[in-house]
Amino acid sequence: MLTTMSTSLHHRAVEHLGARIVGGVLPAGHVMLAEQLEEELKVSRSVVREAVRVLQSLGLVETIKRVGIRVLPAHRWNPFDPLVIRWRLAGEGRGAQLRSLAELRSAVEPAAAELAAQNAPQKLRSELVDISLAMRDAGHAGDMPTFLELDIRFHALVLSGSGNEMFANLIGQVTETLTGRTVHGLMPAHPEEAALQWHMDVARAIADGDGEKAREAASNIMRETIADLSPSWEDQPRVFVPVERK
Amino acid sequence: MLTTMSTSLHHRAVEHLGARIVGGVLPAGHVMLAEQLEEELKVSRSVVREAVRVLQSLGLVETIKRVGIRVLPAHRWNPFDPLVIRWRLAGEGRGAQLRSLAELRSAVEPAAAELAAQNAPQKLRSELVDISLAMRDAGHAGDMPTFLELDIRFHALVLSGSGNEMFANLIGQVTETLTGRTVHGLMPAHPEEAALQWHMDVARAIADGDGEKAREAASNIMRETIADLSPSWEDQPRVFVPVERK
DNA sequence: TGACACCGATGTGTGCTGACATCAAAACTC
DNA sequence: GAGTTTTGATGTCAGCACACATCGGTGTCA
Repeated sequence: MLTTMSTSLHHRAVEHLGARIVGGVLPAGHVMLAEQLEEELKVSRSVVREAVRVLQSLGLVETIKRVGIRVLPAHRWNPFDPLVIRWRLAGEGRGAQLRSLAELRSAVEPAAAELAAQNAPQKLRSELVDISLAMRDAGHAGDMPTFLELDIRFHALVLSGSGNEMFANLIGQVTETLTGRTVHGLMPAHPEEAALQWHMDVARAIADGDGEKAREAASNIMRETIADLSPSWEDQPRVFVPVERK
Repeated sequence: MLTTMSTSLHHRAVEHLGARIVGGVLPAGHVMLAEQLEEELKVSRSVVREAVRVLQSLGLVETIKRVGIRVLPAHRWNPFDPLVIRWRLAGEGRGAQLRSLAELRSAVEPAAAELAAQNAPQKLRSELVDISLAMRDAGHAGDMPTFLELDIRFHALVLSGSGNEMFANLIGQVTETLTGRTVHGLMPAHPEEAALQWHMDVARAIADGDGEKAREAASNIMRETIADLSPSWEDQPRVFVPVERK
């Protein structure tokens, strides 16, 4: 009936609903009917049902017989799912999401650096040293695009080198944070000299297998990162997830 | 046509396929056809398609026109999804999964304790102190079931009290780790006196708003936990996720 | 007369099916 | 070998039957 389109109907439906739920347009408790969604999205039941099933697996909605499709409260969402994170970053939850990610990075990256010093393959260690030196040069030259690119790869290598697949999976989120910092002008024109040194320290320590030192240097980087980013989530209220008693 | 059943067909299909993929029965690159899955699971196209869509959102499979449904390599799976974690814990990836979770906990819990000391609501702080005392009593009495229950609630409260929803979301995984430790006999008959003291230290420090001290004490707990659990993942090879160049 | 239990109507999610559209791999033609 | 056609898989649609939670009416008993 319709002509060709770039993204599939399924993808569009998931995107449409997910963004509106996470974005706060559809509040928790809001009930939708499958039939109503068909009309709204101009798609058939299969598409709606498959999309709802995906959103259900993300914890965004639940389906109840005789009631409909109900939007779940935010604390039921899977905060580690890339889709949920993307929707939150695009909507009003942006500040809180950035803070969560920054705090997670602060916890994980030092641990990852320590593990990388113990476990990373040799090739990765030497590349890390090279990149830290290139970051210093790009930083001194004020070449921020190159610096950003190197920075992203640096942190990705540390996470990957930990040999922990959960840490490695955070690469995407870290990339988001790093690009966001530059895009939103929370980055100084020239990187701090200390930050450049800390990156070199991390690389050196990992190359030398000195886990303790790698963790320390990574902690320094994260402290500085938090300091740079914190203005973007000022006054964001914290949410305390209830602990359900069993 | 069919009679009633306890779990939905959709749920069964997701479970069946997910467990077999994560469990390694269906290796990466293996291609299935939707029609073939209908026969295998004795369900209709709708059920198969909705299940495949969910698995797709977990990164377990991809669908390619003219080819079929292809199993993706493990590094594409979402390692934070509760379903994936459960399947890994049930299958041959159990050791590696436990190590990943333990390392993640080691990184996150000290950070969560520090944040809780800064942000947690008063009520949560005092409950934490109460629980740490009850843990000491149960520990001295050798009442391990009660101790486990209190231990779980203790760590859940710390994660929740951090006010970081990503940390709070790890409650389920931590619970899994704690119960696993007792069930698999990796727990001493009486908890170590030092461990009991550390739990009280964490609670006290959070109650006093001393983030530094809370982090330190939580680190001690995690060091001990790792020492207790590490036998269960000895000789598990580490996997280094490739960092794709953009 | 009023309170309560029962029970059937109703509507909505669940599941099944046949048909057609779409698109990319593979086979074919020149 | 390049371009075209065929083919076979997923994508999408629409209609139907069924299970079942909810609601409201009806009957019974106090």
